[in-house]
Amino acid sequence: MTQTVHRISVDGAKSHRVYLGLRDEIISGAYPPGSKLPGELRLVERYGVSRVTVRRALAALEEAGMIRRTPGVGTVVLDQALSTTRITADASNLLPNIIRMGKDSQIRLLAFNYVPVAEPVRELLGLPPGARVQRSVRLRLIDGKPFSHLTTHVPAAIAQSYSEEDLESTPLYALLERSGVRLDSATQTVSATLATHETAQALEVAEGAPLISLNRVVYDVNGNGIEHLAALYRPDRYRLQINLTRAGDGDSRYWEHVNAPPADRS
Amino acid sequence: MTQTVHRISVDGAKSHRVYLGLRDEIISGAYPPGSKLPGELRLVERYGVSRVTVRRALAALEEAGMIRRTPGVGTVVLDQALSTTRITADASNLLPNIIRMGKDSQIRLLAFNYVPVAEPVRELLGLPPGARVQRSVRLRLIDGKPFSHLTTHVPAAIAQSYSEEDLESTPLYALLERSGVRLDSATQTVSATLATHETAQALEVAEGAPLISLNRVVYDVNGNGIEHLAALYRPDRYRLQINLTRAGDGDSRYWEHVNAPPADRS
DNA sequence: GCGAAATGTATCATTCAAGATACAAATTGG
DNA sequence: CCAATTTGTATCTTGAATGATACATTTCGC
Repeated sequence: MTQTVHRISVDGAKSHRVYLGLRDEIISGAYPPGSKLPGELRLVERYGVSRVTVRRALAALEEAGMIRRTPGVGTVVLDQALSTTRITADASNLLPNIIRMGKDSQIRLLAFNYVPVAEPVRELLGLPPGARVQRSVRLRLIDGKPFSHLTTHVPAAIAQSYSEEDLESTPLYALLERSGVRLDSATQTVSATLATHETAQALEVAEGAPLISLNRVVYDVNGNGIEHLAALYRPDRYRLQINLTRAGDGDSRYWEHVNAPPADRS
Repeated sequence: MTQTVHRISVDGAKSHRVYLGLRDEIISGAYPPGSKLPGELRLVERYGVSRVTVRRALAALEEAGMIRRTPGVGTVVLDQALSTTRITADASNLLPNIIRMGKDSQIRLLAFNYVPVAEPVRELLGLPPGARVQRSVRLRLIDGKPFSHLTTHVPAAIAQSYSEEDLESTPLYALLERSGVRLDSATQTVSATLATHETAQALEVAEGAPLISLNRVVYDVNGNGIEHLAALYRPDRYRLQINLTRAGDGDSRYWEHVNAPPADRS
């Protein structure tokens, strides 16, 4: 038999979903460290899959160092299960904080080039058809572990002010403001997608794993589009936090954003 | 070292991902209505799958009424591709607005019962071990189409103030404030997961489809936990929007939330 | 009208996750 | 020690998804 190994990827499968499901539950605290997971037969019922499949999922969790399985006893959640650093960022101060907080924050520039602008980005940035933009794809790592995949588009004229090297060391917003751009407002949209072949590889997850998808458009004081960002985050290493207060009175009560959140726990 | 290699069996796997990928691109505007998608052979390259698989994805898109395929011509994005209502909600005024905006908003109560509180919820709400909570699972539909799946936990004592019927017709926060609870603050966390068997069925998506996951804990003025919400949203029918302004001056510049966003489009 | 390019159709082989089943081995509690 | 419960191991079957290949059909531009 030929060692067929060129494309070994943990494809999403039922077992993979059971794996992700259990991992989610452990991470989110449903099964705190030290507690026992339900028996394999219980899991068979709960997930509606065969025992073989459940065992595959458990094997993956074991290999990931999150559980210990003992014959005759059961499956126990280990302490280190939660040890994986998970960044909790407030929706407002995304990028700057991360850099500061990261013990070992690192940026890897995957692509840097000038291309004609694609339609949706063009419209959002308010550029004329055929305009050129500077496109960059960056990967953010902490302690060598990738957690975000950023694709940015900046109008060519503005992108002139910084070089490829600048981008590898300095936050984009700092670069922009340094060169006189006066940022004013931004709109973000948060959603969810699946990892494609490429993004999966970059972020070191399985193809088809869930990712947080964040799109942002930044405008300057004149209303010109300055940056279009399409970010993908690993949900197990990143979470977006939003703090709210109840405001208003009488009939019109609503939730108001809290801008300076207390530092996060966990 | 055994590299776990999994495969898929539900719903088409690779083809389903190609389908979701293309649909995402269409919805997000990469291929505006009227434009042509890349040829099947191009897609084969881009996604690294066989033509059979690409065609399966295209067939699904066609059945969904998003594209028209013509022999000899190619594949065109139809106008109605974007017609599916997609709700854009600001992070602050989530629930109230949706109800108001929905032409045909509907709530389906899937479960309503009292259970002993589970660990992670217990801790977040600050309840003593063994406390009982009222658990409800609701499905939100607009025009008969499900778009969110809400699981809430409310301390039993507080939940006394409203009935099962109340919950089917009135927003939870209105019920709570009506009965004298003084809501004060909330913390939300946004992430991404995959649809499980149950949630997939309720939201009418394929098992393993990506979902936006939002967790919220609401506290009253005394700091007591009032509600724990675990919400799942279909990313194709829902998006979370956050508006920011650049504030501060000199060295300390940061993004600040805008609280009253202009009404949404699309 | 011809050829390039696109989608449509058909068939076959391969791979491997998933399920079913049976039994072994380890632990715990009474 | 025994019975119940739990995880570990092994084997076989099967079905779905994927990929490879070949050829047909339609459209469009030259």
